[in-house]
Amino acid sequence: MEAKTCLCKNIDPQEMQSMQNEVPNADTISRMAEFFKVFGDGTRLKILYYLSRHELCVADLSGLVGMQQSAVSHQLKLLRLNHLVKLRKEGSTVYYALDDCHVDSIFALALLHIQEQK
Amino acid sequence: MEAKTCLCKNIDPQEMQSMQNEVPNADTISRMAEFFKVFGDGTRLKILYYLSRHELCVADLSGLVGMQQSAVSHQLKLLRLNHLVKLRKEGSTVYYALDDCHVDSIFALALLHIQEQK
DNA sequence: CCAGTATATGAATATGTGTTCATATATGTT
DNA sequence: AACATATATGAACACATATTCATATACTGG
Repeated sequence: MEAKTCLCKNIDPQEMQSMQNEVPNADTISRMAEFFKVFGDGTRLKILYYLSRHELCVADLSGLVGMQQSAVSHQLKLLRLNHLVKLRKEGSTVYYALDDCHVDSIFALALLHIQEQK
Repeated sequence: MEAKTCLCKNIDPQEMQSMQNEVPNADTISRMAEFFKVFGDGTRLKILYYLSRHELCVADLSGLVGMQQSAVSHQLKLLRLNHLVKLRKEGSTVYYALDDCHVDSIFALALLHIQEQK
């Protein structure tokens, strides 16, 4: 992962081609960006944190994150569309739970980064 | 804002309290969200990918990601403010390189997630 | 000095996003 | 049946953000 010297403007066309060949394709890049965007919001981070501790219904999540039920519902839908949470209905109550086992490691990496600054 | 009606039917109140005590504080949550936001854009992802391969000047990055020099400059500033890239000046040329050793593992986690979805 | 090159920056704009409000749907209770 | 509860949803708004354009700054070579 050691960076070579920049060949600025005189870059070897083969090297340029090699990098461009190996860059993730547009669809992959787009899906990766979407994935990270999901984590780029405090409300969703809190929801994911609480769900990493416990399966929870919408009302309780609303109370825990301090946001209106509607806001939480909207965010839960987004999380569900991105395959990060799943739901289970029990009567009129809907319980949400994590649907991705990597959430903890992703949180850990982010914490590592922000702790290394300053 | 308290949950009015659903008083944690399945969760004992101690666990509820424990979760609220252990949730990352507002500043940490905010910084984590900022961190993920940086990765939530295709142009920045491509820049980070190329920099993980080579130290590169702005002009070459601009060519590689297919974006105007100005756009790349703006994004590089954002990446620098978030301690993800560092710069080295040589005459009028500015070379950028990664400044965070976790970028590869973060990319790997994201790829893992999107590959697990069908 | 001047002209050319490399990068940075501010303003403008267009697009995206998070929240709230009001309301709809679905289930439960009497 | 009516009414309450739990959640979902659409519209509207305010705010953030990515890009482009025009221009500024900084360095290089003649």
